[in-house]
Amino acid sequence: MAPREPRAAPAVAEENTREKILEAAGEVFADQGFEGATIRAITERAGVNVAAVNYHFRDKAELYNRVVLDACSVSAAMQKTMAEAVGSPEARLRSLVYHFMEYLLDPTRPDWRRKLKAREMANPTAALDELVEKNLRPLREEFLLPTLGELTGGCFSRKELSYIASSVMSQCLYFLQYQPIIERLNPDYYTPGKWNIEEIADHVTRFSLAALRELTRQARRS
Amino acid sequence: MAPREPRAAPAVAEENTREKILEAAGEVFADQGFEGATIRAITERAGVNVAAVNYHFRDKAELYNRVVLDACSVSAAMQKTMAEAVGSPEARLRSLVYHFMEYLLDPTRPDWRRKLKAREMANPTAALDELVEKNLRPLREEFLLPTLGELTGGCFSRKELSYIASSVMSQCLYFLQYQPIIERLNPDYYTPGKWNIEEIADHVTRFSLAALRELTRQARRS
DNA sequence: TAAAATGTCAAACAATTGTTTTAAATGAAT
DNA sequence: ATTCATTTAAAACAATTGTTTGACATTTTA
Repeated sequence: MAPREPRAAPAVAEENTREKILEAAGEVFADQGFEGATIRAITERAGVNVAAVNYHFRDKAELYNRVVLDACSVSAAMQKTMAEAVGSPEARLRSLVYHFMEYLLDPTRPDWRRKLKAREMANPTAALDELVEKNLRPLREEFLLPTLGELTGGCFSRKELSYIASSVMSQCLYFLQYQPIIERLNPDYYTPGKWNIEEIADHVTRFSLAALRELTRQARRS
Repeated sequence: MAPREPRAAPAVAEENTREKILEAAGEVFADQGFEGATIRAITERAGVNVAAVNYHFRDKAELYNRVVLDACSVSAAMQKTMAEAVGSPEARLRSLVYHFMEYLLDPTRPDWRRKLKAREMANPTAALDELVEKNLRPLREEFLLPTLGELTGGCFSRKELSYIASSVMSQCLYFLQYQPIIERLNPDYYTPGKWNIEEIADHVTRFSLAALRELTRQARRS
C-alpha cells in the first residue's frame, strides 16, 4: 500500500526512513549506476528493511528519479544570485561562470552528487530532460545568451552565439565531468577533492572574455 | 523455441564467433553499461550461444575490458597526422583540434564507441589509465602545450598554459561527452548522429585563437 | 582410420534480483 | 480503550542473473 497524502502528522515516530533511503541511494547509485545498484545494498546502508523502498517509492526506477532530480536541482540560492546579477556585461559573465561552477563543484556537499550528474549526463535517463529544461536551458536563454549578445554588440547570429555559449559552458562542465581525467593529467597542481573554484572560474572568465573581445574586433573589421 | 538452424557447421575454423561477440558486446555495453548489460542480450544479438562468452572470454568482466580497450585505442592514422603537422602554430592548432575531434566523433565508426568512451570517462575503470597515458597525455605534452607556448610567445607559466590547454580540450570534449545535452539544448541546428565536424572544429579553433591573441596582447601590455 | 582437440549448443545450476505478501508494531483520533 | 491509518519487518515470490555441465559435431593429429 502506498503512502497517502500527509493528511495529518506522520503516524509512527521516525519519518527519517525515507530520508535515510534517499541519502544511501545517492551514494550507491553514484558508485554502481542504476543497474549495478541493488535495493538490498541501498537498504542495508540505510539500515532499513528491503520493502521500505517499494513502500516509500513505487519502485527502484522512481527512487532513482527522485535521487537524480534532488541531486541535480539547482539551488534557489544560485537562481537568486544569478537573477540579481547586475553591473557591466563582463561582471555578469564573471558572476555567471563563478556561480555555475560553484553549483557544479560545490565542495561542501557530498561528492556523490557530482558523480551522479556525470553519470546521468553520459548515460541519460528521463531525468535528464528535466535537468536540461529546468536548469541548463534557463541559464542559457535568460542569462548566458543575452550577456554574450551584449558583449559582442550584436555582431553574431544566434547560431554563432550558440557556439560561443557552448564554448563557455564546456569549460565549466569540463571540470565537473572530466575530474577522473584531470586527476590523472594534472596531478601536479590538482589536489583531489579540493577545487580552487575561484582560480578556475577566474581563468574561464578571462579566457572567454578575451576570445569575445578579439572575435568582436575581427567581426567589426569586416 | 527451436529455430532449428540448418546444421551450421561449427568447428575449429569459425573464429568469427569471437568477433561477433565483441561487436555485439560493444553495442550492448555502450547502451546498458557493464552491470545493465546481460550476457544473454549480447549473445542473442551476436546470434551465438550463451556459453560462448564464458568459453571465448573467461567471464563477463574480461569481455568488458577487451571491448573498452579496443574502443578507446587511438588509431595509428591519427597519431601520424598529428606527428606530421607542420606550418604556422595557428595551422598546427587547427589541425590538432580537427583531428582530435575527428578521433572523438568519428562518424564513420559505429556510435557505440563514442558512448563507451563517455561512459568510461564518467565512471572510470582501470581502462581509463591506459586511455589517458597512451592518448591524452601525449597529445597534450607533445603537441598541444608546445603549440600553445609558441602562440603565446612564452608569456605564460606552465600552470597558466595548462589552464589554457584545458580550455581548448574542454571545447573538443564537450561535443563528445555532452551529446545528450546538446541534442536537447540545440535541436534547431543539431541533427542527431550527423556532426558537422568541420564547422565545430572551425569554431573551436577560431574561439581559442582569438582568446590566445587577446590574452597575449594583455600579458605583453603589463 | 582411431583418438584427441576444438567449437558449439541446449539445458540446468546456484545465486541474486526487484517486488509482493502477510503480519506486527506505532501513534493519533474517536 | 478502541479504532484506524501509517509505517516497519520478515519471509516468500517469480523472474533473471552469470556460469557450468555434458553431449554432439567437426577438425586435427598421429
